[in-house]
Parts: sequence; structure tokens; C-alpha cells
Amino acid sequence: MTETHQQTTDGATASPALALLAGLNPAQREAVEHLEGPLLIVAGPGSGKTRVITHRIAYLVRIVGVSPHRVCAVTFTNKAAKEMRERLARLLGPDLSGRLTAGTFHALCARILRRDGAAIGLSRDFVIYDTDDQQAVLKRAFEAEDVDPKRFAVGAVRAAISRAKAQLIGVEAFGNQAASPYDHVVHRVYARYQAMLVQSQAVDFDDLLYKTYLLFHDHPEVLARYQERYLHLLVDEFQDTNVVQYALARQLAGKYQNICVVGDPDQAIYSWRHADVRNILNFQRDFPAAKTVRLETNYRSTPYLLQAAQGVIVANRQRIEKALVPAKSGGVPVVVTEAYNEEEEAQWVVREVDRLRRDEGFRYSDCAVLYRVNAQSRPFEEACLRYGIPYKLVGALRFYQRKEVKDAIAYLRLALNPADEVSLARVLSVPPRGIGQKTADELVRWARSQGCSTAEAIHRVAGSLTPNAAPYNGAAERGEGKGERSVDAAGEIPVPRTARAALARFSELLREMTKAAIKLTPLEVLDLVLERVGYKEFLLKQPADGAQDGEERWDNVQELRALASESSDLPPPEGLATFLERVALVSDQDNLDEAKEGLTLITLHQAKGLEFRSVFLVGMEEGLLPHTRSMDSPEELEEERRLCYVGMTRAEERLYLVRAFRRHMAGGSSASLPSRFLRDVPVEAMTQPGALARTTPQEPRLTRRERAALAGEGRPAEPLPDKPALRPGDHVRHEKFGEGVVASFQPSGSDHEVTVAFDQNGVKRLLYSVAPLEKL
DNA sequence: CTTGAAGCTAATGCC
DNA sequence: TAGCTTCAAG
Repeated sequence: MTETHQQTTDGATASPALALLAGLNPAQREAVEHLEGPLLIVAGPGSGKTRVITHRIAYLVRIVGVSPHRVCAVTFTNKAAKEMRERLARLLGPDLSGRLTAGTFHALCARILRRDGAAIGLSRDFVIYDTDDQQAVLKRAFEAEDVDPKRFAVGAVRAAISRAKAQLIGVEAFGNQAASPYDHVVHRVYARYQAMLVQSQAVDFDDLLYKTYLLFHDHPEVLARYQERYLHLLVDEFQDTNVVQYALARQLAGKYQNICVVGDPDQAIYSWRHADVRNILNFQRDFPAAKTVRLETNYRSTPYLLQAAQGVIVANRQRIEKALVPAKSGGVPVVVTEAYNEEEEAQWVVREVDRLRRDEGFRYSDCAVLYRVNAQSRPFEEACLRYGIPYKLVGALRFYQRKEVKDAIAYLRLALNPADEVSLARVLSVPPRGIGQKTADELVRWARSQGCSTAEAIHRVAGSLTPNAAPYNGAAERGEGKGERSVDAAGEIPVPRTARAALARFSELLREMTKAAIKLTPLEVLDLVLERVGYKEFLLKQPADGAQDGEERWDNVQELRALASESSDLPPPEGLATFLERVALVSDQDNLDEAKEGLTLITLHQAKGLEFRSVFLVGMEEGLLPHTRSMDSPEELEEERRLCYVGMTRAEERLYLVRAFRRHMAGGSSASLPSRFLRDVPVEAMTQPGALARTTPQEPRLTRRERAALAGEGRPAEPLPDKPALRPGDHVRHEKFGEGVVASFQPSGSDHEVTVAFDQNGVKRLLYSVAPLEKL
């Protein structure tokens, strides 16, 4: 099959091949046509990378005649994969493209482990633990190893373990090379942590990759099957792969060497996820036959924008020189401007977006606001609501991170895999059912001593109670006054009397769920659980803290139900497993709805790979970009610079670099300095400083009521007056009543009712928003 | 012993 | 701002 493509110059096959290559520049053409052996594509931003990859795949399938089944394209996000599939569907038709493998390393590995993980002792129903779950397991591991979480930060240890796995360092190897006392502690925790994962039949994100690597390493026959299956391997965003991902790619391509990697060292922004740019250098070492193609023409951005971006990136020392040759001409310079604070910044941007739409033929969806941290999105949301501009917020409060969503998912996981300790611990007391921390601790301890799961321990406790207890309605609880601990064959069960009935009920719930998991659809299981535990009632009586009230939380659960129903067409056990896997591997940016009309609000990291006619890069301040936490290491600073470069190069026609003079940090607001990256934008590439620098006067802040009204939800506005909240005891002055002392300050509808004892005029109740009160 | 509320502290990025 | 720990009440 590898030779057929040589015939494309023949008359019969030439025309489709030529049609496929038409419109590509020589470098792109070469990247598409060079099908034999390893290929490294070093590509700048906007160089038509995705086009090259999709055309290459189309070439393989249509011209060479490779079965799409045998092509595996690994991209960085599910979204990129989806985009690739859509492009391929257009090039190849849905039938052929539907059979291609295109996804993230994580998704690919999950599938492989689901299928062949048994070879390394993995249960088919393994759960995937996310970062929060890892943290929960680690806390327990700390406890079991008697490590003080105050002396050793759980997060830091998690990062160390994660890094180890990303670099193919297993527990044993870690122990062997542990140098410091700290390393030895981490080693102990690492070992315990892995044991706990095994117990829970769980793998974390890093394990997905690492265990697949081990599977291939220890079972050449399994690897051989996948080598035959994936004859052609493509890796996009190669600069962001880590050691284990690259190792996997090498394993898969080990036999046929048909590997094509595409990357841009200047866009490496994931070193904190252990990405290693050196993979690009190692590639040439590991595949000496590799051909290198450079794509340096930029089709995306106008010369002004490229000049500006280039000015920023060339200041990096650790860098492979690469040109950016603009294909476009004309355009307008970069606009650099300053606002007073983050609200004005948002307001200025949103007005400018509106102006672009009215005067210059842009649509809202042509524009994007890019920022360093998610917390920056809020003022922009508010400004959009105020000006009635539709917006698309990409993953600020990630849907799957919401408490209520995680709770519901934990129940589902537990239904499929009762050994899942993290999920069990999560739902044991949600909603509260009379089982508290003490009982939970005792159960876990006892389960460990018995060598069984906590769920099993609960069943045993419940079982030891049921003989003298009728179906859990009172009789049992009253009858067991004398002994304070129940006893079974294995010895003492240390369960406080108060929790026994609750445990029996919970045991019964677990059994029902397990039964449901094997014969019902994900949606049915979910509904059963929600109904059974009274989850809706639980949410609705939750206090509306901060921005979320019970209704909204329940809405989120409804959204999860909708997602569950999408996985409900598969036969029962697989349906639930598939759903849970999707939930674990999907990220919020994957459902960025391109069809929807609206301004995009997105982090710089998430913006990678996207493009917009107009980009507003906001928060161009020291401490944000570059971020404070990156400022003490030169390497991390260079990464911040690349991040800035990535942001700037998302723009096709307009680029705005915006900063706020003051910004709220921790409670208070403080002055900020302009980002050092601004200094590196060549003056010729920007509008004259000062021309647009003065911002519009600020309008009054939106009250909650206005916000709610603008959001069109009609839900009661939450109490957050623009004046500072009052507390009992505060001294105030009223225009008419004079001075007095605040007696109480309470929410009342959308407002606050404040009761004041005036020195001269007695006690008055006032509506806070309209009362001419001044705090003294 | 469990629960709910109040107070405190620390704050990127994401599969 | 939220997540956590501490504290007081049932």
C-alpha cells in the first residue's frame, strides 16, 4: 500500500490527486505528499496546519487507498478532533471519515485499556479519576502513611506523582532515584496512592497514558495488534506532548514508521502539564530518516499583527529561529489601550465590539476576548449583559466541576463500580442522611482491616443488623439498646448506634443502584438515584449562596440528564460506562458552539488553535500576563511570552492589547504595571500611543436586580447592593433622620431592609437601595 | 455524633 | 471568591 501513491502522476489517478493538492503552496504540498516514513512539520501559526493534516489524510485514503480504519490522528483536544472530523467529512464523505480514529491521547488510551487492559490486571469497569478525585485519594494516602498535609502540600505531591508518571517513572523507579527526604515521603505516598487506585479500580489521567505504555511495553503481542491497526499515525500540536505521549507514539509507529508530527515550538504552552518541547529535537534523533518540512507562510494575520507578535516572541532566548511570512497585505495597526479598572476595560472592549459590528461589518462571533485566568471573564459577562451583546463563555465554571453535577456523577460511578472509594465518600452524606464523618472514618478503617471495600463493609454492617431488624422502619433501632456495637463473625464492627439505621438504608440503596446499573440506561439509573435520595428537594432547600441558587443547581442536573440521555442508546452496562467515560474525558471547551452568534470569552490556553477576525487580549499587566506565579523562573517567563504570542496570533484582522490601571486582587484593588510584553511590540505596528488611550467615563455598576433582568431570567435578584453592606452596630447618617446605629440588615426580596436606631428620631425601617444613608 | 453556620485563608492554565 | 476548618447547637 505504501507504493500506490507513486502512481498519482499517471493519467487515471492524477486528476483527483491534483485536485486535492490544488491551492497548496510548495511546502504544504510536500507535507501532504511525503507519505513514506517519518515526517516532522514545523509550522508557524496560521500556516494552514490543519488543512495540511486533513489533506494528508484525504490523500492517504482517497489516492493511496489506505482504509480510514487504519489511520489514527491524535490531536490535543476533543474539539480539535471534532473539527478535523468535520473537515474530513467534507473531503471524504461521512462514510469514510466516520471510520477514522481522531481524538486525544487520553481518549485513545481509555479505549485501548477498556479493551485490552485485562492483560495488565485492569478491570473493564475502571473509573477515571480527575484531579479532584486524585486529591481526595491522596488525602487518604497521607493519612494512611501518617504524613502531615500541613508539612507536605497535597497539591505539590500530586504534581510530583503526575510528573513522575508523565516521565515514565513508576513507583519503584521513583524510590530508586529518590534523593531528598522529601522524595522519600513522596515515594511512600506514591506507592500507597497507587495501591488505593487499584482498590478502587480506578486510574487517573496520567495512568491512562502510563498504563497504556506499560501494556504495550509488557505485552508486545498487544502492541503488535495496534501497530497493524494504525498504519498511519499523525500527531498534532506535537510541541505540547509529554514524554509518555511521545513514547506511545513511538511504540505505535515503531514498526512501519509512518508517523507525521506537527508542531510549533513557539506555541508550547503546556509545560506545566509536563509537555516537553525537546520531543521535537528527539524526534529527529529517534527517527533519523525523518524529513522536516517548514511551513512559514502565514495565511491568517495581516502584516501589522505578525510584526507585533514577532516582536514579542523574538525576545525569547530558548528558541529555534523561525520566519513568519505574511500572505496577506494591508490591515490596521495593533491598538494598545488602557482602562481605569477591569469594569471599564470590559466596557471599553464590549463597546468596541459593538462598534466593529455596526460600522465595520464584523459579527459578534468574529470577535473574541482572550484572557489569562478564568476569573477575568466576569466583568465581560456583565458588560455583555448590560449592552445586550450575546456572548459565548468557554468553560469558566466548568460544568463537570459543579458540586451538584459531581454528586450525581459520583452516584452513577458507584452504581457501576461499588469499589470506587472516592465516589462513595462523596455521596455518603449527600444529601445528609445521618452518617457523619466519624462513622465514615470508622467504616473505612474497619473495611481496611477486613480487606474489603467500604461499600462491602456497609453491607456487612447492615447484614449483621437485619436478622433482628425488620425492614428498617423503627423496630430495629429501638430493639438494639444494650450493646453499643454490633458484632459479626469477623469481629467488632465499630458503628455508632445513631448511624445504624441510616447505614442499613444506604446499603439497600447501593444494592438497588447496582441492580439498576446492569439493566437500565444511564438516564434511568440517574433518575432512579435522584428520586431515591430526594436530590431535587435537597438542592432546592440549599441556601442561595453567591451566584447559585437551588433552582439553578437543579437546572444543571437537568442538563446532565440531557447528556445522559444521549448515551442511552447503548445496551445497559456499556451505556453507563460510555457515559461516564465521556464525562471524564470531555472538557468544556469541546462544546464551544461555533454556530451560535456571540462574542467569545476564552482563556489563552483554550484559544490555541482557534482564530478570530478580531481579538481583544485583555489584562496586559504584570502579574496577570506574565502571571505572578511564573515570574520567578526564566523558563516559565518564556512560556508566558509564548502564551502572549499564541493570543496575538489568533487575530486575523484586528488586535487590541488592553490593560486596566487598577484591578481587584484579594479583596482590595491595587494599581498595576503594564505588561513587559507591551514593550516588545514594535512602535510601527501599533496606533500612536495616546490616540485611543483615553477611555470613556464609567457608568454606574450594575445591580444584581438589573443583572438578573438583563439575563432575562426573571429570577429574584440577589442581595448585593452597590453600597457596602451594613452590619449591626455600624454608625450611619441619614439625610433626614440624622445619625444613628444600625440594628439589623437583612435581605428582603431583591433588596435589603435596614433597621436603624436614630439618635433623634427613633427606630426606622428603611429600604436600603433607596435610603439616603451614608456609612460613617 | 451530625449538621449548619461563621470565620479564615489563599487564589493559573486543562485532559 | 470559594473552599475549608472551626464552632456551636440539636
